[in-house]
Formats: sequence, C-alpha cells, structure tokens
Amino acid sequence: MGKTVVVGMSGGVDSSVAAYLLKKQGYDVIGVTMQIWQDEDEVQKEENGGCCGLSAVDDARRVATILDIPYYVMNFRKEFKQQVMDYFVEEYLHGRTPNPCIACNRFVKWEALLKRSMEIGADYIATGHYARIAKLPNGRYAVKNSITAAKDQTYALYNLTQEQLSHTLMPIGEYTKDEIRKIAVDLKLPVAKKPDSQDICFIPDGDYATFLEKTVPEKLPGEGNFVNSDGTVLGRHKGITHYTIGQRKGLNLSMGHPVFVSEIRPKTNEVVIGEDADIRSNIVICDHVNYMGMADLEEPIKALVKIRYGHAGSPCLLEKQEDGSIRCTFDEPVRAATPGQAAVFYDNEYVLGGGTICGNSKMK
RNA sequence: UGGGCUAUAGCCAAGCGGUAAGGCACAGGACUUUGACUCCUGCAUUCGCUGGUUCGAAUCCAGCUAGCCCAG
Repeated sequence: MGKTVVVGMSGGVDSSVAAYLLKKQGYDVIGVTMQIWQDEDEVQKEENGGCCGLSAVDDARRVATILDIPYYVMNFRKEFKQQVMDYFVEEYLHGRTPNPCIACNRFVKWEALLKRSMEIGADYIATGHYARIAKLPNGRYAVKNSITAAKDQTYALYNLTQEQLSHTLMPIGEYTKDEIRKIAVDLKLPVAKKPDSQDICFIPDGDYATFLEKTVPEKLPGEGNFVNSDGTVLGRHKGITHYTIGQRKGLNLSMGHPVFVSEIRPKTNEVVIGEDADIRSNIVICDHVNYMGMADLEEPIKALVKIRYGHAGSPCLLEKQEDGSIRCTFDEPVRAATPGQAAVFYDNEYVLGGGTICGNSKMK
C-alpha cells in the first residue's frame, strides 16, 4: 500500500503541479486548501491571489478534479490569526519588521496542517515550495536549495522542525519555474498562467500600514520625530509602524542626497535617519534559533548567511553566545540587518538553521 | 531710514543675451510568496512682479515687492 500525502493546494501553479508529480510518483494524494484569512462572504475578489489566495478554493478544486484526487478544504483561520496576523501586528508595534511567511510556514502550513493531516491518516504533507529536503550524514533533516537559483524559497523555511521535515515532501524543488509552468500547460491545468504570488497574502493591496490602522487603531503610537544620530530633529514621521530599517522612500525628507532609516526607537517614538554607511553592519545578533542541518553550534563555524529573502548570502562567522543567541560576524558589512527579519545560515546548499535578528553592531 | 546683497519646481541648485542642467523629495512602473533595497519612466512653455532695450531676455535696464547683511 502506497504512502499517503496531503498536498497543501493554494490554487497556484506550483502546488497544483506538486500534487500531480506526487501522484505520478505513486503516492496516494489528497488535496487540501487551507482557509486562513479570507472571509467566507468575501471570496469574490480575485486578482493577485497571494500564496494563500482568494480564488484558492475554486482553482484548487478544479485542479483536484482534473488530477482525480480527493480534495478538502480545512479551516485554519484561528491558527493563522494567532500565529501570523497577531504576531505581525505585535512586531510592528514594537518597532520590528516581521516576516509573516516564515511564521505561517512554521506554525500554520506545517504545524497545524501536518497535525490534522496525520489525524486523517496521512504519512506526509507536501507543498509547492521551490526547495528540497535532504537527510544529512549526521542524521538530521535539512532544507536544501532548489535546483534553480532564480527561484529559491529555502529562506522562508528555515524555521521548520526535524519532526516536520521528516514528514514533508517538496517535489517542486527539482524543477525550474519554467518547467513547472510547462507541465501545468501540458496538463491543461486552468491555473497554468496564473501569476506568481506576491505581497502579504492577508494584505492584498500591499498597504500594510493601512491594515494596521484598521486592525489596531487604538494601539498605534502616532506621529513622532525623525532625528539624526546627533538627536537633531529633521522632521515628523507618521508613526514607527510605517518604517523599517534601510527604508528610503516615503520619508519625505529632502536632504539633497538619499537618506535611510537607520534605527527605530519605540520607547521614544523616534525614527533615526542616517547615511548609507550608517545602515551597514558587520555584526548581527539573532535569537530564537532553530537548528536544522546542525544539531547545535558548539564551536564557531564559517557559514553563508542570508539576512532577507532574496539575499544572495554573505560569508560570516557564527558564534553561539551564553544566552543561546548567535553572533554573526560578516567578512563584509551587510546592508540593513533588520530586527524581526530572519538570519538564515547555509552550508552551501543546505540550511543549517537560522534565527530572528534582534540587533546589529550599530545598536547597543 | 540710508547702503549693499539675493530672489529659478516641494527643497537645494546650475545658468552670465540664443530659446530652463543636476541632486533630493514626490508619482507611476519593473523586480519580489515578508518589510525593504535597486532599476526604469515622469516631474518648471517657465525663471518674485510690472514695464523697457533687443531679431531674441532667467540672463541687460528701470520701478515695485520680499528676504538677508551692514550702518544707525
């Protein structure tokens, strides 16, 4: 009897083809779409479909029918609200910049979906991520990069646990985006031409600041001062939730040359403005570390570290500190290491682990 | 009140008689399963105002207005 796998189907091309590939490989495939943020009575808006998009259910169901696999819709709104949306809001209120996709992957797409999938008798869950999973010689599971450098989603997956990885399949990682689209076209899947997802799925218009204003108007800190490193007031800002480290646009400060947000101070409600040089740092500290390809960090090691999605990665030395956090000392300064974002450690193509950036050499 | 200086887009700023550089900001687009960064495109029929000289003025002249500086 074949193994059973639940495929999280977003209604997009990638997860649709993932379901097809797994079926072709002999698995008993069950398609599941996770309802996470959209309201039932609000299912009509369609256009940009995030990874967990709006037309998700309709499209996924049609694909499931074509592939002739069982299909269910599961409700994860509660988990998504708590683990992703609430976290997202809280981070901004504390002057940090969250990455909701990472939280969603860890706690919703994997934790919650895996649990429920196991309950209905599945052996694995699978998604349409451009990444692979490997079991290393040391016995640990690690996310491995996609074969196509142009589309690599390992960064957003660093926070998965060994337990989760051991029950996960990622068939898409063996293909390029073009190949996936071609497969979809050949299968005549209705989602073959669907554009890639982008933006935060629960904020389709990308205007997260307005989202915060609607969600927690009473908690927003309000206007404050832009200051430079001397403390000189340069102007007024719209509230710290509107900014992130390294940001240039939207400051409305005409200094004659580009300036960037170099620090956010929630306590004084100040946004510090600096030069390009001011947002480069050699040392980045991260906590809430998740060990993946390595079980722990006993001795300092060299690694490639990405400090944001799409970052090529920079060489640095990783050292574990007494409190369990990890200090990354980069060979060359990195730009705009931002608290709340993730630092993900790589050994060539494998993810060794990662953590949440909590500070850099420009901060005390 | 005398004397001097300066007035060019939201900000800074070239221009010096031949038909308005550039930077910043801003807007739109590209890129992107987070926020950013980056890249591309756009952005003064007009030079404080009113007249004059000239084939032709932001550029020269006069007056007016405003701001700055020095005298008092």
